[in-house]
Amino acid sequence: MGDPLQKGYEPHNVEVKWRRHWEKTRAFTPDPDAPGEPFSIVIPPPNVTGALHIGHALNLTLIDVLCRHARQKGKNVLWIPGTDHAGIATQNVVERSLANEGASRQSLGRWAFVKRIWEWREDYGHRILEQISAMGASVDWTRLRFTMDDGLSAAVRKVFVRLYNEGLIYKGDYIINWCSRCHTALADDEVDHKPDRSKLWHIRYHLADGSGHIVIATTRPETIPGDTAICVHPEDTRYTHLIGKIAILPVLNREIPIITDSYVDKEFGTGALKVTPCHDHNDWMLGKKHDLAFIQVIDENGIMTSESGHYAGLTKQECREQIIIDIQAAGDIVEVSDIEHAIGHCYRCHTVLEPHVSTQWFVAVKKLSKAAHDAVPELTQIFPESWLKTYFHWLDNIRDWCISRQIWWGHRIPAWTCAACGTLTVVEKTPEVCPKCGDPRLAQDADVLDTWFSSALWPFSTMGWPDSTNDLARWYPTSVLVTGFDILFFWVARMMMMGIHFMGTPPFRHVYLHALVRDADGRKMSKSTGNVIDPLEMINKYGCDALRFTLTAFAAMGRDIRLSEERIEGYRHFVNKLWNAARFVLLHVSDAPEPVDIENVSGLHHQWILHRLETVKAQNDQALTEYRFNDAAQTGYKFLWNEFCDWYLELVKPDLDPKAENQQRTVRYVLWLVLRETLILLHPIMPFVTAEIWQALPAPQDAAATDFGTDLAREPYPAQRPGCVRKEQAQRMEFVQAVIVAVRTIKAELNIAPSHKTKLILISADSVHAALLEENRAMIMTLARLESLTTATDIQVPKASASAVVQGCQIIVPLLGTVNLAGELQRLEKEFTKLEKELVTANKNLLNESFTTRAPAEVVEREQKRAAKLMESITTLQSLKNRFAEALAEEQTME
RNA sequence: GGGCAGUUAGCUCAGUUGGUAGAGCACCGCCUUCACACGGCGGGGGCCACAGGUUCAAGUCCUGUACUGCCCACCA
Repeated sequence: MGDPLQKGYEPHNVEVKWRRHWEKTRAFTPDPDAPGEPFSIVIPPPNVTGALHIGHALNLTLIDVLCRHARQKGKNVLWIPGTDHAGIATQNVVERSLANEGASRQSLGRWAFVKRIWEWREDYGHRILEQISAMGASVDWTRLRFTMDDGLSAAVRKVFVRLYNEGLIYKGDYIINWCSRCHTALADDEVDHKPDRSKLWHIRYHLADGSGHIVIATTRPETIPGDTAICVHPEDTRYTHLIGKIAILPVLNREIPIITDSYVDKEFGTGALKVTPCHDHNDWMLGKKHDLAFIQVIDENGIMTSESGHYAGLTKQECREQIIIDIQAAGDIVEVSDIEHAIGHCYRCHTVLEPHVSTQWFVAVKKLSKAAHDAVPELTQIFPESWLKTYFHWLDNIRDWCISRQIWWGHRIPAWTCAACGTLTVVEKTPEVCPKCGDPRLAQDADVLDTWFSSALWPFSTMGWPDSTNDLARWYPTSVLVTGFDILFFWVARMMMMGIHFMGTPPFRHVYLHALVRDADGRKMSKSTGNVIDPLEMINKYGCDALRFTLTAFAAMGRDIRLSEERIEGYRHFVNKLWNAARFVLLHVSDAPEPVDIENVSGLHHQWILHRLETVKAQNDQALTEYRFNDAAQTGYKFLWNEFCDWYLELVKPDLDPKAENQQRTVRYVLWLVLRETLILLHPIMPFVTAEIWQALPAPQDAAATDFGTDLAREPYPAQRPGCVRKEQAQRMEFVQAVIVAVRTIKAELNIAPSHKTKLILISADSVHAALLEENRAMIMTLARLESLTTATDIQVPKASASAVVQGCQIIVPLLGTVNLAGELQRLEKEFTKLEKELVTANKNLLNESFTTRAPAEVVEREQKRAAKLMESITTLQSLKNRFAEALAEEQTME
């Protein structure tokens, strides 16, 4: 600590140093008994096998900004980190690596395979944790959790058993989405619907009584062996005469009934639908409704079963080709057309899914969804609000949740079947014998639970539930959940249901759904497209603070972020700017400055910067409490760069001249104070660079020499100083700034080098302005780079001069040598037209009687003042123009 | 088929109760000023998608249209 600032900011060493310091001092490990309003967040747990991607980077940055800000505000902050075992995803990863060794999970066996995954997790699970740390996330590492920890696993079993006993978990036959590659069932929302080009075959089914035929349209002829009915719309007059008749299945020659249901779309295909209850979700529903036969013709490996006649043993693709040939041969293919439709893919491995009938475990979420609906927005508010409808719609149309997965990595289902009497026992602890018959031959259900089952418990299982812990008492429910909208259903809604059911309270007060990070062209980032921006690479190149600032600055509510490397590079400049501003301050403030009474400080520039600081403090705080991250970043950026650096630092330079002894005390103190508080404001967004500057900055004279003085992460948010709020003084400063800018513009437009010192004459409209300009002549002299300054209310103006008008005040820059009078006149004309245009719009309102009578008095007054000022400026400009015209005329006469 | 966003400067986007259109980057000039060239100063550039409506006043509120994107859904 206490290192001086080197010439250039080098992020890497600084980041490592502070990460170590914060970890060593347990800066982010809160004490449940400590005072302060509780503030808690649970991390959206990344997959153990995953690597940090830009989405994590955004998520972690936003959460960290909130947590660090909450700490500054004196809250007792807990941020729990952790990882998710990610069942299918992790199993797939390890299976792939096994395949490289020529092995498979089957060859290893269940026990060895699971052991292998645990080993894998030992190696790679730490990688993601290290990466979370690299983002600067102020998590409490002492409370690190993993969804398959003993504690969390116990919570999973408890929840399962309780829901089972309450009748909210049941086992049943159902048509589910089957991935024949992952070899498991998937929940409805794990299905990825992607458009696919296919053929639509129109096939003739003959009637059993020989009286004719009916033509159906299908995209899946291989399921024909599983047909158990044909269905038409009851009001479809084309088919009325066929209802109740029997049709003959092509090739297999089985008899099936022709039934009716209004589900059928008369417009699609031929209006006649073949019903295959075992291999289509809708057909399943029709089969149940009309009590049809259920014939499974495709097995879980995608192979035709013995029910499919002579197609048995073929793959479903081979069967499709063969059956078409066979039907074609019989002359019953009526038509083949192209069709584009959506088919389901596995969201993990992208294999085409097969609807499949099997016995699975379900959660009766229909019974849990109402409470989750009703808790919003009274108990839990969702931001941005545009997601409300989506959330409600999903809950209101929810279907029971299939939670069993036929994989090996995950929480085993705590259900045992007795080999002797067949009794199913669902208990938390592995039973020794069957509770019914006492037989010890018990077989545990082979399935594991959907990953999202344990994730749904995350907000309370991580705090030690089912024990009643201090953490739960202090920090449940959590303050806010920050996550991407893409897992609103997978995760957020399910946490709501479980939290309410088991804790009696929804798990969060706020839900903030942030955007997706896309590439510069708005495309989703993906490895296959090759357009990913790797956060770690960005940290390496530009520093963590630059990355964090970029993500924060672009995190406007409800909008996707289009990110490109150039933006991060751009914000690195800001980090550098801050660094150099600090170096400048440290050049002059090397030890603790003597306090001055800043509420009564003299000097317009000091009053102005202190006033601005107060405004920015309030705005920054407000923005963060409203999740307007981009506004918070923007506010800090503009203040530091455009006000503190561009103006204040330049303004104090003359004061810092050793000859200006009497000014030094005030300047040093204000410089120090403003930088200090700016560092606090920026710290949540840019923790590293601010912490490093902070420790180099002298501590207050009265501060105890403890860690609290040198670690910015422990510094409270600066209190408001109402005495420093001085709007009028700030406006005066703005007037002086406008005068300076006017002079600079004249110089620039006349191609006079900025360093060339000119004379300046200021002719004020009134004595107040005159006094103001006279009082601040030093500022104007320096920043406008003048040789001399004359202020007056009336003076003989040299004819050869450039001029401008600011709020009625004439800016006269006398010119030496040859002057392009015509060019100068043109410049004034341009300005004149601009002002006139403004006056026209102002007058349009003022001359309108309905405006003056109906608009609020203050608006009318403001408009009048504006018009008056414009008039003043226009008059002045007019006289300047006249003078130039005269001079020009003289010049021409002389020639 | 339903729902939700978006359309503002060349590009990416702000614009919080309606009250004089903003930023960053890019662009054009000038500047090796002792914190910073990852810099300074100045400048150009916009019928706020389109059409109506409400209002004294609309980028902002309402209705419709056109594109763009996303989510949900059982069209075989």
